[in-house]
Amino acid sequence: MPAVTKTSRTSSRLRLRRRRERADLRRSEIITAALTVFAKHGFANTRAEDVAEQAGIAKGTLYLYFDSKEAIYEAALEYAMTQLRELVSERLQSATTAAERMRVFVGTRMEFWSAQGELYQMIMTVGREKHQKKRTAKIIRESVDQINLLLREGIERGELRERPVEMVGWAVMDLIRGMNERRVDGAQPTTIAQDAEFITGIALSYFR
Amino acid sequence: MPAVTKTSRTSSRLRLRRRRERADLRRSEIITAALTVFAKHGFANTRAEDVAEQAGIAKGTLYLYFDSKEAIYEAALEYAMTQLRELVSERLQSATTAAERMRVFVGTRMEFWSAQGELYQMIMTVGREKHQKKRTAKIIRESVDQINLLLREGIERGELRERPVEMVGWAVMDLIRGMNERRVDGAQPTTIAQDAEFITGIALSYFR
Amino acid sequence: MPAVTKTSRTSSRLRLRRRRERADLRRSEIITAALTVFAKHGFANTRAEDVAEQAGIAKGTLYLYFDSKEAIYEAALEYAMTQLRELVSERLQSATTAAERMRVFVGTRMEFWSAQGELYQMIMTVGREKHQKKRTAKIIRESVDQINLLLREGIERGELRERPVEMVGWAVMDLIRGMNERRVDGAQPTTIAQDAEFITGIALSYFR
Amino acid sequence: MPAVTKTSRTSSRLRLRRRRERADLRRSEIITAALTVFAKHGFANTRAEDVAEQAGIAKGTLYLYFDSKEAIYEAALEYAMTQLRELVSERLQSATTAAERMRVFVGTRMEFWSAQGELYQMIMTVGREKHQKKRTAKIIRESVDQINLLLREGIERGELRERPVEMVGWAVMDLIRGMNERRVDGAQPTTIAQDAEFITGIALSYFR
DNA sequence: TATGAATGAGTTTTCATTCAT
DNA sequence: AATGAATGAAAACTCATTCAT
Repeated sequence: MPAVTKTSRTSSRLRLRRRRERADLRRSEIITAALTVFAKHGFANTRAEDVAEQAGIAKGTLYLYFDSKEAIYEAALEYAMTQLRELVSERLQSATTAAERMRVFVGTRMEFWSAQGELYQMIMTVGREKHQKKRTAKIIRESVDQINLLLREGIERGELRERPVEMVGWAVMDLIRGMNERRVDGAQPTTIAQDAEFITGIALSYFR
Repeated sequence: MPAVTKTSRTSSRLRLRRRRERADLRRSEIITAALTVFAKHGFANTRAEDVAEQAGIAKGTLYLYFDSKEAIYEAALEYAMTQLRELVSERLQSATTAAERMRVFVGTRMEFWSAQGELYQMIMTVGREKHQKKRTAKIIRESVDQINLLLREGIERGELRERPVEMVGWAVMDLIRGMNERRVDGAQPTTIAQDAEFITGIALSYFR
Repeated sequence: MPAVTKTSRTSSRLRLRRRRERADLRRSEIITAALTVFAKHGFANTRAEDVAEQAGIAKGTLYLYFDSKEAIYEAALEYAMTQLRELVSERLQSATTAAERMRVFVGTRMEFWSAQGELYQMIMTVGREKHQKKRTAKIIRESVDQINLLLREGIERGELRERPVEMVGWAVMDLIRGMNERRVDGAQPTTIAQDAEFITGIALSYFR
Repeated sequence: MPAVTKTSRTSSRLRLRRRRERADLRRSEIITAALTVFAKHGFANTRAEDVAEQAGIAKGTLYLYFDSKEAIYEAALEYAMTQLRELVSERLQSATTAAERMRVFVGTRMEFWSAQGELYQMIMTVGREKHQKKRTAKIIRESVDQINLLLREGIERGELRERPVEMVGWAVMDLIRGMNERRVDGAQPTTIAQDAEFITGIALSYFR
């Protein structure tokens, strides 16, 4: 019965794919929910059940998709960072001068976090807890390196004066973080473009 | 029996005062202990018993001096901030120009937190939790105002060019925070003086 | 439409019978699987899903054939005991003297459990839990009665001396159990035949 | 103030001792309670809270005295086995011939378990669970060795005929276990003395 | 009929807080 | 005032059972 067999095979494959898609959907629903509630109350003050409630599912269902509360956090982080990386590298393609590139880099990050403000808060609280510190540090380090690279390219191209780059990289990240936080709290009255301009100005003034 | 009455009154007042002094002593011992252990493991991961142990007293004794674990945190924060305020205002008295004053302001804060690094960590983690956010925000706001005042005085005295001051205040606080964190983590290779110079330079370059 | 009716009746009966056969098959597949996994990890430490997996079906399917995990256990027990009963009575037919019959009885039981070692373990753990105790006790009681009967026949036939029989019946069961357990654990260095001989010898020595 | 110091030291020592005594008392209360309820429903089917309830304390209090539910079980086992060992070795001192010694050994064990029937049940259920098997096996092995020693001494003294001893040791333990179980269940109509006599008779008949 | 995703009651353990001593 | 034993609410996680597909 080759025909029958083939049909059944095909349909079982189809079912499998659909199942996987559903599972992926659920996972991302849970991640989204987690971002919301972790951010609202912090990681430690959020019960696994709160995440489930926010996702509109039962407590137990969480554990069908993740091994632990911690694993949910990690997945959420991973998810957001991948998105951010992609967004930044995409936007940077259309920028050439160091100043432009810096503006794009800073502005994109601010937009992203502004849209995902809660996630940002979550990283800022959870990421400071002992067992997550390394992971968070690595993520930030990566961004600093990107800024430094951007500056060094500017120096090589003669756009910027020869000066040590390292501290400026960190400073830019510090400023982005602060502004993000205030924006999330509704305490930043300026626009993202203004902030990006401000930070870029400050950073590049160092190289004049 | 007036004589007796008087004597007894006096001695009872004396006893009362001594009692209060003893109580204040105990309170500050607990606060010191709390700063140490909260900072080492964060607020949520520290048990009330850990605080008691560090203070060399029994668990139950904590509750004779504070209403709750939370109250201990608040007292610790209050205490540290008062100390910082006093230190900064004392040091500022010997500084006159805006640049000097900024250097002193930044440097003093960095020294203070560097000596109390753990406390700083604590504020950074606990302070971001919802129910503490307002309190933390107020504390930071206060510092920003101080920087802004300092800058405006510089403008009035003609040392700095007329420019909006607000964003720079926040920026300075953001930079101080970042450097503090990295220093606590052992990730800041520069000296406090260098950092203070760097921040001051960046901030004042905005007014040239 | 009698013809049609008849045809349809017949075919529906046929279908019904086939359905029942299929259901019985499934039930016994599940039982077999249950014996394997319950025995390997005990009743409490085995999840319904483990049984399903072993049976190569889905979790939910279990509940089409059994009301509960407990019901599966009971069915498995019933099944095994029926098998054992049949095996023993078959083998006993070729044995005549009390000694022979005892040897066969003991030996057959040991062989059976040895082949189904895991099941034996399961009964020994699960069967001791309160709600299963009565059932297990009844099963053992049945065996004891069989031994006692066997002994009384020996007495009647003059092969054995007149002595009370009851305690020996229990003793034989106790000894079988112990040796079974040790064999399952790999701690019994002797053969089944030797064990059967040992137990028979001890039991019958009581009647000399 | 040596006198004062001394007094205070003494009283603090006293307090310490009393505290330890109280703690020991609590521990044994918990152990007793655990024996009761574990035995009644088995280890897996008993919630930690049931133990606490039986002991007349709160759930959390358990964990002041034991690290885990499992630790309670182990302590209970340890406790009982120590008691049994002591009791048996004490009673054996007054017995000389192999027959007497066997009777004492068997009888003492039966008395002990009969008084602590629930504990016995517990060991029989919990002890068969995978992760406890080794511990239980070791305990039984110890007893078998004792019986074997007892028999070998009898052989050496010429009271018993030279025969292999090992299987009899196990058999005696099997018989004791069975009778114990039935007595706990109220299904053993004979007295302990009668049972001990029966087992001794059977065991020694092997050496005639 | 068969599936397996979803459920939520139930389990162990922790720890802030109380209170008898 | 000081203690620390006791409490019980709360949290993470498991799994027998149900039910939409």
